[in-house]
Amino acid sequence: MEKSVAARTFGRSEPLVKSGYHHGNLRQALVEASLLLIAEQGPTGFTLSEAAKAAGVTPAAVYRHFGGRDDLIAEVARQGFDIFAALMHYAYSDGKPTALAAFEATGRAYLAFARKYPGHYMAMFESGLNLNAHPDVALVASKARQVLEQAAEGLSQHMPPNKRPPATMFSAHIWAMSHGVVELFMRGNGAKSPFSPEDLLEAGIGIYLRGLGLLPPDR
Amino acid sequence: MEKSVAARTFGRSEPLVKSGYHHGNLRQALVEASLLLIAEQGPTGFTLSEAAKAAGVTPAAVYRHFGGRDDLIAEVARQGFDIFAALMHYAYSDGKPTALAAFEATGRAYLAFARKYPGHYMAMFESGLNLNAHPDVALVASKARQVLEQAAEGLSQHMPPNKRPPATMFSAHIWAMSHGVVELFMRGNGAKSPFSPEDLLEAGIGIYLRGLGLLPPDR
DNA sequence: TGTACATCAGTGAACGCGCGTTCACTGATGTAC
DNA sequence: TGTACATCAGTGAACGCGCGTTCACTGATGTAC
Repeated sequence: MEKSVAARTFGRSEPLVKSGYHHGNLRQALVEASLLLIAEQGPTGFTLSEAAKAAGVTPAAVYRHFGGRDDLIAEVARQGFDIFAALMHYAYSDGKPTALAAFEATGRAYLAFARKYPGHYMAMFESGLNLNAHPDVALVASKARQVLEQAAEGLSQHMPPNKRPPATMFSAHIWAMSHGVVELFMRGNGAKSPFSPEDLLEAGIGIYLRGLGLLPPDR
Repeated sequence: MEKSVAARTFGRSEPLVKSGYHHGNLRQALVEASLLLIAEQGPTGFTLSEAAKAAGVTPAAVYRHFGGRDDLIAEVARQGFDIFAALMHYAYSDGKPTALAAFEATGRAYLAFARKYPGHYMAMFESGLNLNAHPDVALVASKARQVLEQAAEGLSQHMPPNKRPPATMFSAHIWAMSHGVVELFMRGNGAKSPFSPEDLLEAGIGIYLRGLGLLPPDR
């Protein structure tokens, strides 16, 4: 049941294609092959067979590690939410001159994540994955969401209590704007903008925070 | 080449399924069948064959009217952008007590469109349609975008010229937030929010506009 | 240390399926005479 | 008004394809003795 350390180490260093009859780390290799395929062709174009082929393995072998195609995508998304949550957490707690700066860093981190982990991002948000059918993914996803809401909560302390909107609400606003910027202006569809997604989002968040009274009305 | 008025009228009143050997209005019937299928199963699940079947016709008949599956989706999207632009235009010019109110109405209209025309919306924004491959769709899409930018331009007049952000920019902000709200909080994925998408977006736009100095800092 | 054995991650062949697309055709419709 | 004909929107059979999934199997690996 327990693999030897050597076996695991060997598996780690053999990222995508197997060497002998046994692969050593096929499960993760399949996840990584899927990532590349999804990033290239979108979650629609992704197929179990291609992922298996890219990992140097027969399609049937996939079923030793996953329940099927859906399960494989779900695992990609799960790992994505995990990375996402960690990245957000890091961006928030590390950019800590002020709660405000930390919050802005969180917004930038969102875009950075979408750029750096396109396969994960697509599996998470564009694959039509039903979170209810994959409770383990839903769990990690809500953990990620909590990081965002915690950041919003921290920021909320700096507002006069009587006109504080709920933290969940403006966390949702920032999330929505970030996601919208990614979908509309960072994808390869024809919709062009004269601004980079990063500049666009930063300006947008700035204006929004000013609206909350957290930034001075003039610069 | 020119159909009789009677034939066209008959075709109009016979929306989805043909009566005789000739359909009369198969082209539009296919578009409408596709709309239902896309709304139900997402753009991924949509197939040319099912659309043909729903219209009461052999798959091969589709090729009398469209170049293929892609062309059919593109036409759905094109009609969507057309409706979208009209709706936005109407919302803007009709909600005209003030430029501000008109702009807010535009935001609400965005959500209303996504709710009322889910098949169109999905074909437009979630089908992975490449606008560059369909110049006619790109044209209507940019027309729709211009409506949004025109609304932003009108609003821009009410700001002191020295600290006016470009209209294209805050049009993009509102569009992004609207789109993000639709994708994250109006779809059947597990992500729940304690607020309705409509309330969420209205509050978000309000805060944003306050940040622009277009609303008083306090309510 | 060497041998027998259990484990189980892989193979490879096969399946049924529905897809998009093509092709020669057919039959309803409108028009010319 | 009636008939011959051109048009062209539909049929239906067929295709090749790649998909996800299953199954009995095989062979590499680690372990017990």
